[in-house]
Amino acid sequence: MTTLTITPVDVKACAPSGLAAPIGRPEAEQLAVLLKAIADPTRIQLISYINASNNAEACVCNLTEPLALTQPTVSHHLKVLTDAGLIEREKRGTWVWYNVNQDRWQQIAKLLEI
Amino acid sequence: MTTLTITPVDVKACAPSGLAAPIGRPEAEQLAVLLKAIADPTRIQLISYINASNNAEACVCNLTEPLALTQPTVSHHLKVLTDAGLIEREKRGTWVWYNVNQDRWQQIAKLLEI
DNA sequence: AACTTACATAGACGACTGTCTATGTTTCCG
DNA sequence: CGGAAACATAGACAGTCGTCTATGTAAGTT
Repeated sequence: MTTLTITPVDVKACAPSGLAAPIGRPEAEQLAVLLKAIADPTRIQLISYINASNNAEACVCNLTEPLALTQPTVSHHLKVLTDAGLIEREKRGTWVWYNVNQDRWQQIAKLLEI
Repeated sequence: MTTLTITPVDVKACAPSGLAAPIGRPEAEQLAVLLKAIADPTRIQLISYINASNNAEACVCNLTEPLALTQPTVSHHLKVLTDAGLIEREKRGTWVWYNVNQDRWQQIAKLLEI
């Protein structure tokens, strides 16, 4: 296995003028990777649940039950979000806590303003 | 064929408190439909090219060449964006002109701010 | 009316994605 | 040390998606 991971996309670099100026293919692909990570109902719910938790952080075991999904499925989605830099992972003992990377969301929101 | 089309998703209705409060499954699915429409490199480029055109509008024949895609493929993507309410279609003679629905993008950008 | 141009629709096909079960890894505790 | 708890990884499978070719439709032109 090759652990190809992954300098998360630099949001600003891939569309310095937002969506108002022509965007090249590589930049568009990077942006799409980021937006694809958000564009899933389960992951949208995950984000909202993490944000709504105490201290705006949650561990996997707190997320499986409200979403009615298996633990591996939740772990998979959290990995997608982590690889995209949209959430952050912190291991404390046996638990792993996830919290939302607010800056990243601000950058993306800014970009979509056109 | 059933022309099931499509009251575009009401952005504000599906996440009135943004991503800071728990989002239910149906709302998350509606949001995902919207974001999936954006989360494709070709469609991101299309949006940027339309915005960068004269009067911020473009017809299909102006978009196939810079994207190096066939006309049906471009038409397909424009349909996806139109169904999501992200661009608007106006037929003038033989040409069809597309322009970006700025309000929609503002709403979505606002929503992602968390 | 016939032809051309601009666009849409239909159908096919390979690639990707979301979910599951099964299993591995790490950490804590008795 | 041995067991349990929390999480990750691997592999499988059905469904979705992006692209193409082929064809249909509508509007303008001669």
